[in-house]
Amino acid sequence: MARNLGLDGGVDVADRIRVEAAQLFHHRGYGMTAIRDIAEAAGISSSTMYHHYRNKQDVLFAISRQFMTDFNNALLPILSDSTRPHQERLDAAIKLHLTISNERRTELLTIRGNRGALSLDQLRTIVRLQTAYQRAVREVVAVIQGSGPVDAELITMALMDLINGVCQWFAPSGSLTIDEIAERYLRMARSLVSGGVPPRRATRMATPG
Amino acid sequence: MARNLGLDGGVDVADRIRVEAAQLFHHRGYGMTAIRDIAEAAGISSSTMYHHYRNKQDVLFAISRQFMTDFNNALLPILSDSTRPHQERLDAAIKLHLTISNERRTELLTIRGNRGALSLDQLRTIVRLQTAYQRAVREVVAVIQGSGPVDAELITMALMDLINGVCQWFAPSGSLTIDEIAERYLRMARSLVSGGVPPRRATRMATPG
DNA sequence: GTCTATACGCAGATAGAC
DNA sequence: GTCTATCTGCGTATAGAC
Repeated sequence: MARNLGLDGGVDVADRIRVEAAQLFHHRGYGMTAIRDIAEAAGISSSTMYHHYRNKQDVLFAISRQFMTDFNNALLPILSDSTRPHQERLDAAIKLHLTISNERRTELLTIRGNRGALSLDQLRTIVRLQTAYQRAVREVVAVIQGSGPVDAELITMALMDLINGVCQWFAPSGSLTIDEIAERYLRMARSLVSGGVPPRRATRMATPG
Repeated sequence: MARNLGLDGGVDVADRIRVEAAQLFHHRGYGMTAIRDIAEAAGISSSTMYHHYRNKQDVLFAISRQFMTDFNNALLPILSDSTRPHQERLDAAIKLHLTISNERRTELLTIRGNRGALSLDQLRTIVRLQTAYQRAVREVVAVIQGSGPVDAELITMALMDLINGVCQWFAPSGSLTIDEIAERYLRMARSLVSGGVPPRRATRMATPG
């Protein structure tokens, strides 16, 4: 209840530090961002930062864990929702994955670009979260195209790369909105999943009609 | 002829600096790599570095430009080789793209991860080189699936993301070699290109037989 | 919880001998 | 072209008042 819900966006100091740090880490890189820069951007003195985070590395870790946790909380339920067919789950996941990546682009790119600045322990935590998501995707992919584990793994990686790529080049000023891109990517993802499996037999025979 | 072609790998000092710097930039990030670290890794004193490069940023730029130039020199001729059908050109380009990305993984990841540390002028140069490649790919893609420029653009971006993703997770110790992965990725790339175009009409009718 | 002041090392970069 | 020595500022982090 001590949260400031005023014009600054309704965030407390620790939140504001994370938001500003993510911006700076993303644009300048972790190593080229000084704690003083973060403090200034957050409107506090540099020493105040140390009352909210142990050090600069801890800020990066907080940004990373926060995003990954939010992401998994949103996506894992969709992928394991046994009331829906698998293709529908995957479609919904891809759509939401693209949406979140776009909405929280700065955080995501910060994490991706500055992984190497985390301690091994911190990195393990982040990787664990990411692995949980990829495993969930892989299970759905495996059911959809019914291939062996190696192919499902490879196709999942390909799918992740495809989807994760978008937020690296997407510009709202471009000729397509994020929703239009999502629509086309859903189609590409489907053909990628069906095209990734070795042609033992014609796959399209599986759904007659 | 002043080049040392001995056991150190046949490289002169400037080359060695680039190689070692790429390693360090990749693993620690540009901002967290000290010039003294690079010098030590290259077996020289830190001040000697300044006789070969203007400053740290210049080293990063040299790494980036060298790679991009080599890459384009290898790939542009393939994509514009009018003696071969377009699908064959694209297949060959994808294959070589994957091979080079694997062979020169460190440099590539260094460039990708530390773009933000370049000056605007330097960045422009690198982006120009990258754009030249993407334009060449897009032209081939456009011919193959005969769609409008917007779709060709989007499919090209998807294709780039797909292929570029591999070197981020590929580990030689994994269950597939880079060639086995390339084989499967060629197949995925083909279905991605054909699946990316909106279903105005059945695309497969274009090549009867 | 926030500030001012400050410790202290390490960074990039240069001077000048050989 | 390479070195040793050095300058100077900026980096992280802490002390201690309010």
